[in-house]
Amino acid sequence: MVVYELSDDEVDRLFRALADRTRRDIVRRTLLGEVTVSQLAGSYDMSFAAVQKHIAVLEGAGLITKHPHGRERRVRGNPETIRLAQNLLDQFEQVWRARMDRLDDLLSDDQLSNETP
Amino acid sequence: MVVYELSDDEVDRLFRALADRTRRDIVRRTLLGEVTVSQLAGSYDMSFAAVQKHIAVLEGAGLITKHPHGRERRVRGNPETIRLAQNLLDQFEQVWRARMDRLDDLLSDDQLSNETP
DNA sequence: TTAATATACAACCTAATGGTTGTATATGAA
DNA sequence: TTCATATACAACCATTAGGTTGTATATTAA
Repeated sequence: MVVYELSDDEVDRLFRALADRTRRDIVRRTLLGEVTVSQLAGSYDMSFAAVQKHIAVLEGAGLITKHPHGRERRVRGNPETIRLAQNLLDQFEQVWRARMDRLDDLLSDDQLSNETP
Repeated sequence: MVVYELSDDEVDRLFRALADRTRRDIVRRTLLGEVTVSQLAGSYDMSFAAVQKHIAVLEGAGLITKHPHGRERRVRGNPETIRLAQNLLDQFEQVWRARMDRLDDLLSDDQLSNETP
């Protein structure tokens, strides 16, 4: 499976998009099923335009897509991009795990040198 | 294993902290092994104070900790918090997967109603 | 055709972010 | 003790983010 290499800018946008509770909620709702912009706007205690901006940020990060249906736009969550974010975090974990492995190796070496003086 | 419930503010801070390439690099380096504030500051093309601020943001998000050693502060990455972020993304994935499961169930029901007319 | 609805988008405001420089303080080395 | 190093932190500045209101444009319903 080929996984896209995200640029620093894209990664910035991805995590930035997730760093807002309203946007995280929109992602959850749109992963659960398609909703229109109006339905989303009606769910939050802020103006229609404010919700529109959040939707634009999420779209820019690739976390959602909009699909025209007559005069309305249906918003759909994109699980692929969530996966990309998970991969990024996995890479951090691997860095740490690699370090732990090196420490384990050092310990084994010590044991060896004790066993063969 | 008990996993801490993060507040919305904490989640905001966590993803916000990850939404900057310099900070992500600091996290990587400090997961690889302890480094001092000076060492970090020397690695980026910006002022000491700017790097200090990035370190403060990461500390506020729980992604790193500082440990005094004489006059220097050693910075250490915190894999626990990476794990918390992973859990959050997993929750998004589960929302989507739950939806897929429901769709599968619907399909099965259709098949059944075809089989028993 | 006219009215209502769904969306888009510009202009504006305030607060937060990411950077700067300058100054203060603690610790270690000579 | 004196000097150099490591860190902290305040004050400032430009840009971005998150909100607002107001206006324009499609599309559907009457």
